[in-house]
Amino acid sequence: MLDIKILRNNPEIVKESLIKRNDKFDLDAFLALDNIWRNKLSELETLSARQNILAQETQLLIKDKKDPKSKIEESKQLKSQLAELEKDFAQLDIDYKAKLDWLPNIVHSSVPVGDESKNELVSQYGEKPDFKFKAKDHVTLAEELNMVDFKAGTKLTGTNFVTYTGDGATLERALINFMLDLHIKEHGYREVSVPFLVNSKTMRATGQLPKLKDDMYNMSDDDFYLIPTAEVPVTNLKRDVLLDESELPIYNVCATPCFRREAGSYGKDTKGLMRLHQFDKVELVKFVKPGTSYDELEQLLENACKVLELLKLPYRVVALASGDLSFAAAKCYDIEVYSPGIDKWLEVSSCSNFEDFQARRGNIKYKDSKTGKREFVHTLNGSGLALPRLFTAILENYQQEDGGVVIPEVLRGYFCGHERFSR
RNA sequence: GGAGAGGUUGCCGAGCUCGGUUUAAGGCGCCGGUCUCGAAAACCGGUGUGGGUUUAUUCUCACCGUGGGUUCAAAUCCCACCCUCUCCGCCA
Repeated sequence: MLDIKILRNNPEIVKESLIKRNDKFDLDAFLALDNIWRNKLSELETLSARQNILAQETQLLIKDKKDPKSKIEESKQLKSQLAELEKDFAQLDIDYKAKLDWLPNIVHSSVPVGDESKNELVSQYGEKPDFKFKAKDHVTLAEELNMVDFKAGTKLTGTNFVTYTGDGATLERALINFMLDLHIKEHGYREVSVPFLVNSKTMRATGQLPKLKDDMYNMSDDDFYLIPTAEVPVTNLKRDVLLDESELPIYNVCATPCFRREAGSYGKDTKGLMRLHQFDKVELVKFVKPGTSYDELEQLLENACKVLELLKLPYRVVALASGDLSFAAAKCYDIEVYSPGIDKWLEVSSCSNFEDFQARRGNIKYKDSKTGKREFVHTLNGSGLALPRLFTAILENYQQEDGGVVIPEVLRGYFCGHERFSR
């Protein structure tokens, strides 16, 4: 949610941002609606004020043992008038708020303008492996090493669900623990463990609703949704909370499964582990003071990159162009790990600054000691990292000519010191 | 799932029986002041949130878990729902 005052006073800023995003939100129509909304509101409030006065006057007349009949008559008339007006306004208000819900965040000035093709390479780390043999893809490797049972997932649930088996299951768990430990011990994050089902109010605060409704699994009987990312429950931990300034910044880390319907993406990069309906992810979430959020974003990005550096995997960082930004983000970096078997850069993290967009929706504030006022915090999050593609990159980067896979050094502690996955 | 108790403006907490000087008491916290070398304590004063309006002062509306209802008037009465706690049942 944007500050409505920005829309009213500086609509050109919002318009420019919408153009950058290639978003078709009709701002002029909304501002016209806003005008109507405000007029109706003051009309309603004028009558309410009169009604309040009449009630007071009635009370005084009764107290003085005088006849309040004429006041009561006027009030009764006003009441029916008010009821009608209230009904109209309630409908208008619903439309108004619903429209506002569809307005995306303002693009930060540092974001490259354009569609996906304008994404900018920010940095690159490591070298692509130089194999003296033909590299296999992760599907082949995982099946040969009995680390993933692709068919079992399909049998149990449906397409694009997988089952990790043996060393595969252990590798998943090892990666989760490795990343959690890193962020907790080295980067100062506090771990939280949250529900995987959340209600619609929670989904709305972080911006998944209304826009991404069709991308989520919904338990219609209970107004519950399966979380598409830990960002949702973790950010909402502070929903409707007035934070103490001394608590900030708050850094949270959380490992959860993520559930995504991926509606409409069938056939697109769906081979193997590339696009699953359920996958695990370690998520970093920050609540910070407004002035610091862009420095915090850079740090968050570094924290996520550290995982790949310790795993000795080649990666690059891309600054997303305005047209590629998600609904709630003002700025976002993607981290892409290189995977030689399929010869692709795989997105394993998106690190975003939402500024006060989510904080407004979720009413997350702190009392600022300088201004003495309640201010919205800024929220940020980034994957640190998503599992399946990381799993993929490990198999494909660490594969050997004999079909085995060397276990990255930093993970060997989770495998009793073993150095390889082999057949 | 059943029974009982409860949800009040940052926090605690009164008010609900009997609807109307409650624009929600009081305390804590916070801000300012007196005192002090400084601080603490004490004392004095101020201090809810959100919306609309206004250059500003102002004025005004809404908010006592949520949504309805009764009434000239609802924190207070009625209905439904949500949540919390205690006990019982069931259960990993």
